[in-house]
Amino acid sequence: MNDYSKIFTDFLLRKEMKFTNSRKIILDTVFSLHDHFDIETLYETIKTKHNNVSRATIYRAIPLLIEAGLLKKSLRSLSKDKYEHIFGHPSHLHLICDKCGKIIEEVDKDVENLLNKIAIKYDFKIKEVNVSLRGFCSDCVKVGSSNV
Amino acid sequence: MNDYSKIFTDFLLRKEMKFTNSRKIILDTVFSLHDHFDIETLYETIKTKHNNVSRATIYRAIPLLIEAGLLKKSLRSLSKDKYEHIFGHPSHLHLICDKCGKIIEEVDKDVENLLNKIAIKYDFKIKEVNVSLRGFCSDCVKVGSSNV
DNA sequence: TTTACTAATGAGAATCATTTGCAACAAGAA
DNA sequence: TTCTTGTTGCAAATGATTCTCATTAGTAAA
Repeated sequence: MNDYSKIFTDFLLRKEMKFTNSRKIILDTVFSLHDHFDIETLYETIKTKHNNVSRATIYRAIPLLIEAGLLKKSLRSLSKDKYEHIFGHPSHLHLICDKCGKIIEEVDKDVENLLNKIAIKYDFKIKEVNVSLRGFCSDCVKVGSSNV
Repeated sequence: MNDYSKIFTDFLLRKEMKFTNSRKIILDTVFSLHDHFDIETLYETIKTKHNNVSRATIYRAIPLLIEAGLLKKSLRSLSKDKYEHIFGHPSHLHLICDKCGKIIEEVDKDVENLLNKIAIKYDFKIKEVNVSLRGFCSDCVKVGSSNV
């Protein structure tokens, strides 16, 4: 059993929940997707592999994966929440191009440290950090961004 | 005419759009709300003052206010976008309590500078910055956050 | 000021992601 | 096997946001 399966089964055990086949399929598929994905993509990917898991079950599994520390709601684009799995991924911030949709990831320990300090100042327990810069990427800014 | 009305009328003029009564009411109400607000709150606030502006008109005005640089979509909580007007407000980050919904604001120039540097590194033109820490505030962390 | 043109509005229907209710199901305990 | 309880799939419900379209209201010209 791989690392993330172990984390998830332990988590479920603690919650007295079952590591069902549907949950296994969802977990494996989540970790097979290496980009930010939305629920519909996850659903379609599962369906393509001849598995059958309903959307409802997926929607119900997502909060579990998040609570288990395996998944993160990373950003929202085009009215959809996008997720990404966490697997030794360092936390990172996103530069999101509003024109072409490109997403650039950047790891910056300094930002991270500063944010942690702020949390400590307020006695705030961080569960999730989201940093995103929206605007135009180098390609799109050339084209002209005056009246989007 | 106050500052924000001037900015908005200039903006509308440039776009060859009209400074109608509905838009005036929306603008004034947006600037009367000094917290983060969602569309429903804005709608109810307008209705309470015996004005009548439909939800559709509000939804149509919001992107204009944003484009005019007067309003910012600042965060998303409980599946609703929350907005805040910009009126000499320095940019700031949010600490959002997932338990009680409290929102703490913090201004931090160091974070801001670091993010600007990252944008420069990628030749990225920032239109909007969003930094939010989600978790539990000092009050809620005491109560126990193990199984939310 | 009246006319005429067009953008803007209001009301409700439509959309679309997400959630929920419920009957059928499955896995483990007794 | 039978009982218990959590899980699932389906379809209906929800809720924020967008769209349609008939009507209204600014505004420029007459």
